[in-house]
Amino acid sequence: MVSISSDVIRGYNDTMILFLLKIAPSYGYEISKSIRALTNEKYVIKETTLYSAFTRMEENGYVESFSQEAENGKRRTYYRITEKGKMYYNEKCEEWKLTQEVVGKFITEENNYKEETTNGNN
Amino acid sequence: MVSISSDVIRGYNDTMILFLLKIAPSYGYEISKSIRALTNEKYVIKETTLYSAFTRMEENGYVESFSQEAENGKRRTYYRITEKGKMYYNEKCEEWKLTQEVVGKFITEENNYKEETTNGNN
DNA sequence: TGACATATTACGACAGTCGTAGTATGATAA
DNA sequence: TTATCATACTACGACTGTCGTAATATGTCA
Repeated sequence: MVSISSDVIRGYNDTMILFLLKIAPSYGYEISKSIRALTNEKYVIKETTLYSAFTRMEENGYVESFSQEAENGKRRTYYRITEKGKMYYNEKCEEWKLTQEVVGKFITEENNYKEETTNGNN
Repeated sequence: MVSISSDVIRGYNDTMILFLLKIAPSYGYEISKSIRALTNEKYVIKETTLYSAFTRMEENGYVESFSQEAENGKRRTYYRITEKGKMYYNEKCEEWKLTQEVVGKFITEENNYKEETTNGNN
């Protein structure tokens, strides 16, 4: 069973979180569940990774936190995306396209086994 | 200008190197140039990253090194991919597909927000 | 009473990348 | 001659995002 290594995803956890915060402000536990749901359990973010991402992104000005009481009386720390965060998110989307292009050149497709024959030129 | 951050590529440097070693045994400097060329300078691997990847992959049994003299009399350390390395490479290709699928769910496509000079300057 | 989901924080280990620097050879240019 | 560049590689330590482990606390359901 193939699973996503943390090395691969490193640097894109922020992007995933920001994508969800663009829809609406949210908090740790909910973000975690949203990622699980959206990826059909294919990716489950670790709690510590998630909360340290919040801290880092707040320090960088990508998100802002605010405390709010839930119906059950529990206090939660919500996060909302900032303008800077939106810009950062857009940059990561661009970067992702480039990454796909670059890494794609080194990936072999099992099915359509495409062998580019180089006839000495190039 | 968008460029690929090291966090993104982390974990795929090995895959790129193995892809090239699958074609033919090679050595550091040549691999470096091949990556540059294949990506049209969009990705340039750092020397230290490259050589530490060789060391790590040899320890993991993904590559084997051998010393060989070049035409100019200089001695080079060549690396060739092992069977284990080939298997690892195939796994990474599978993983890459899954990663694209997962990360893709969090990426927003900007409509023709592409800024490209078509005037051939540059 | 206990298990479980919710909600968050603390702390240190790990590992891949990278900055910096150094070594050494051969070729080309001033 | 001297300098510079391309080639070819190694050493070492800093950085940073991820993760394992653990602790804390509340509400709900059985």
